Amino acid sequence: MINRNSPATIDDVARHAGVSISTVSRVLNRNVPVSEEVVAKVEEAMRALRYTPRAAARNLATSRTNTLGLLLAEIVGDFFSPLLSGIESVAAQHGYDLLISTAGRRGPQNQLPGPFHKHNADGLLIFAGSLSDDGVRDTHSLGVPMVLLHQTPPDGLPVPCVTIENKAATRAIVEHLIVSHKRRRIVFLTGEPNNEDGSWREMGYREALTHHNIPIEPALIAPGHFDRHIAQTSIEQLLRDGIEFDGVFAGDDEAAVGVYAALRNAHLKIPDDVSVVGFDDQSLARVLQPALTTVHVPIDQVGIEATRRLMQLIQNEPTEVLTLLPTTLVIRASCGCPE
Amino acid sequence: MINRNSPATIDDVARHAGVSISTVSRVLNRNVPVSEEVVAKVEEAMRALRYTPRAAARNLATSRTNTLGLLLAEIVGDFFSPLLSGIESVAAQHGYDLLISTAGRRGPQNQLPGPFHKHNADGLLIFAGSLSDDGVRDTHSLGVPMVLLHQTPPDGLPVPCVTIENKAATRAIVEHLIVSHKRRRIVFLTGEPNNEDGSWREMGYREALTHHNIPIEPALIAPGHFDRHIAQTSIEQLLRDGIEFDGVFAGDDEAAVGVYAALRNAHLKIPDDVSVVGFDDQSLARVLQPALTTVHVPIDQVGIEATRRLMQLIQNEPTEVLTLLPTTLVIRASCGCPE
DNA sequence: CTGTTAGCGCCTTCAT
DNA sequence: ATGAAGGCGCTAACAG
Repeated sequence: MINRNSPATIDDVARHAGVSISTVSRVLNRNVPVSEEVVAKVEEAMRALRYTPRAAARNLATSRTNTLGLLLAEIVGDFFSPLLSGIESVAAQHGYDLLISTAGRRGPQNQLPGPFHKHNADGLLIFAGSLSDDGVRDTHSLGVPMVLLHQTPPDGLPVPCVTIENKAATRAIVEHLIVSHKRRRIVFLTGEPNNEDGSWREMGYREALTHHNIPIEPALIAPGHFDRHIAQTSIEQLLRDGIEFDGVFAGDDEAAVGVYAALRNAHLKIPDDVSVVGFDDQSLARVLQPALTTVHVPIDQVGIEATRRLMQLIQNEPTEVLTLLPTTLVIRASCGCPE
Repeated sequence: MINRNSPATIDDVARHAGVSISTVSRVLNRNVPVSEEVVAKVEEAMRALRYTPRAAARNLATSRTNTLGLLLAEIVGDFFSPLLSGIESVAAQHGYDLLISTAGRRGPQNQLPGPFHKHNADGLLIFAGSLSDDGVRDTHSLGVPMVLLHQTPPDGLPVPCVTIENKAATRAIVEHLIVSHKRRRIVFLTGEPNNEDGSWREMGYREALTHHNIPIEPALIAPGHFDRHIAQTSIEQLLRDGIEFDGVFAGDDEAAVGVYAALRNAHLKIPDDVSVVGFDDQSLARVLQPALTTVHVPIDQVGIEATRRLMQLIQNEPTEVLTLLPTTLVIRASCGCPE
């Protein structure tokens, strides 16, 4: 027998088992009846030759890749692990692999990155901030199944979107500050300019204030960008400017860390002098002292739901256009409630 | 012109541009000189037809996939983002895609998961706890380029390994407790039984004590498993058992969170009553009160170095067998030093 | 510099 | 239930 150094192919297996390659293909795919006896022979041959089918060949023949693409702005933050974990679990469950790529710090791109250019993935998961509206339109017009995460599709493009309930939760947590803790001058730290989550949260904030006849004061709205340093700087600036406030909606938990630092440096007590609340319920929310009152976000569910939608799309099943995952208030101590 | 609904192929482009498919292939790959004029024509045709090469076809033809596989035990924890971020940046830089898969909670597997079964990836990044020694041996014997992260290869298999300096750093931080803060009864919280990082840290702990003539007391060694709840339970148990201690090496920062909680519940002051130190320097180390003294681990560098090694392997260049990344002591307040 | 022609390894009708 | 043969789209010699 000739010892080819390259890995075994379906031909080698067929020869070794004394059958045709079609038969081998059939036991590989189990989609057509094959006699017990032959199956055994073929499997034995596969084992002996350490055979393993070449993905590229099947992909070419079937024009499916069994691969999902995940496109992100960048790989950072506490939310990333649970999100990816959720995505991976559903993908694996359906027999799909996961390809990952980032748009990088250049911001949303108009084009898909090379890896995902059609045919490398059967479907795409697009996270907010990675692909511009033009990019989404373009990709969609190519007929690539895709779902958007934390990002609304442009115009009325029927691209499924999975995101979380931001507005109502923000309104609820801000109203908690107003009603339960008698706060009236509440700072709102924004997300980055084009961040949809941030925009919705700001609407919730405004609604809460308006509903309680508290005027919206522009001076109390400052940048937080979901970043602890930016948040800290903003609070320090407010303090320096002598702007009074008795509550802070930090935008997210990360930013709350910066708020804590700024307040501590100014010898202001949380929650006695200032109530502070976050958003996300990251693992550090429980670690902060006092424990942070925040909004719980089921980020792993976002990944799970988005991937399910994508699978439905790939299988040409109907699916929801908008999936809004519920968020819940988590009362801890930083608002003023007893722990 | 016939309107085929399927995406354009290289043939379509060739016909549209009035050249042969080889020419199209050449402008695609830019490896052979092609006249300016023809390049322009071809590119114009590609644009007009919205052509995008099918990855499967090139893979099959070149028997390379330009894909790297990353195998993890599971997707959790603070260290995951920076690790993946490092990997992705280097991979992208070399034009490689990243395929991700997990072994799941079933622990180290003896087989590669389907996705990575040879030919789906040109190289593999194997993270500790995802593939057993047998699995590593088997995969290596198949000739698949691979590098291990935080895991030593079995026997003397020449599989490159990238990990961090655990022992010396642990010894240094424990000695800091002994020398600078006069601690003598220092608790050591272990990692999971087969965790190599944990084992090295324990050796460092033992060296530190031995070097200062402090007897190793088994009662002071308890499970921490890099988990805040397990760590908390262990400390509570020690307290309940009336075992005295004046210092705690938590194993990692996550576990330190549990230690803080247990101590706080017992009304013990950090660092006055007990010095506490962690390992990893995760973002929450700075958030804890008092700020956690710990060991900084360049986890993104682990990803970067490992991927570089893998690229070298793939290109048949020589590479280091063992890469030990340096860790550094980060003194904050939980050991007793002024902040 | 450009065209022609074999494959790459597998799936999938179509026969049998 | 099994075999034979064409084709998936692209690259890589090989000619010219």
